[in-house]
Amino acid sequence: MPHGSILRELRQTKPFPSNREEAFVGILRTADMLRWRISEVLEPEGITLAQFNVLRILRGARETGLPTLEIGARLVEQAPGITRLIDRLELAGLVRRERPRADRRQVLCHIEKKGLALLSRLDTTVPQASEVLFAGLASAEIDQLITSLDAIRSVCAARCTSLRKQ
Amino acid sequence: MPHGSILRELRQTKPFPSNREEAFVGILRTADMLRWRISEVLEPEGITLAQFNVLRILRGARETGLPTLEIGARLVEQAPGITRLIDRLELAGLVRRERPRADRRQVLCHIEKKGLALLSRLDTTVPQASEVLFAGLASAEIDQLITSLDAIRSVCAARCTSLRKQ
DNA sequence: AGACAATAGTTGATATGTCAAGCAAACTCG
DNA sequence: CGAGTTTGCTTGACATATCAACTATTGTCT
Repeated sequence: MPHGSILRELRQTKPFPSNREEAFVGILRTADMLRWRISEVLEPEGITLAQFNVLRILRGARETGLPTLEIGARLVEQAPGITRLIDRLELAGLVRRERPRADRRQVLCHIEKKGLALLSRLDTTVPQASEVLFAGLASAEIDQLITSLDAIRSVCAARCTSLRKQ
Repeated sequence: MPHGSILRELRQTKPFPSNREEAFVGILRTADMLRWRISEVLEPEGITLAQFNVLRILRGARETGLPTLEIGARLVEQAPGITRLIDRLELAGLVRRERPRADRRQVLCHIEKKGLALLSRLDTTVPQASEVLFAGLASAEIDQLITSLDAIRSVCAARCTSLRKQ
């Protein structure tokens, strides 16, 4: 069966002018669905995907903590509104902020016990969800997928970096 | 070279627990970059990616026009705020709305000459951009990518449809 | 030391997305 | 026919994203 399921999904009849464009749309559409599915899992805990990612990043730096903008740089998806995102996490008691003496410009963020507890509740359900979603693909196929996406991002990054940092 | 570029990009050290999770993150991250790159191309025309997609959908139905919610259903990414999105397009003179006599509940949307002109200005630059971004991949690799993404979405859709329509 | 720039983050204005409730036209069925 | 339901869309309230200024601290250069 040739691919073409996107055409059906979008109820279009014209074929894509090139497979690059089809892949382009396919990536956006798949990401949207994945984001949607994972949000379903996160909803009971009352956090968004971006907040979840921030918490996981902070868990990875539990002892030292991380400055605000460093968190932003590590986020999967860009988040210029990182300050206010962390405002909400702090308000919810999941995160703590502190201004270190060494460099008083920066603000170190630490995950709180409450945040760790929340993450540990998700540690089984989130991987479970991605297991299910990728069930239709063989392991080698997933590896190939990862490699292809990496290649796209490396081209993209080469043309982006100069602009991203201004 | 084994994949692992995401780890570098996110400045993480721990490997992903499974390649499914790595693929998951890879898709979200790649989609974010693509969205960012394409927005750059659209910016000079003053429209967003969602608005661009709506215009293209309406161009595909030039003669008949389309009811508002039908446009929403065809969008690449979900857009519940379709009404206000079209409000802005109408305000910009790119789209026209009309309430047909046959079924006066629905609102038919048509693309205006100004909208068609805008799209035609993008008809070369947008495909060019995706050409560049996928330059690192062989055509067969792109086909494989499309197939894999289709497979993910088909699993996802099977579990989503029931919820999407409530 | 003092001027200037760079860094780290915050804030405000504005745009956009999201959710639930609401309204009116059309359908359904006793 | 007419009460109740469904469909198609809009609206309001609120959350979040985006962009451009702005503050405070530190680093750099003469």
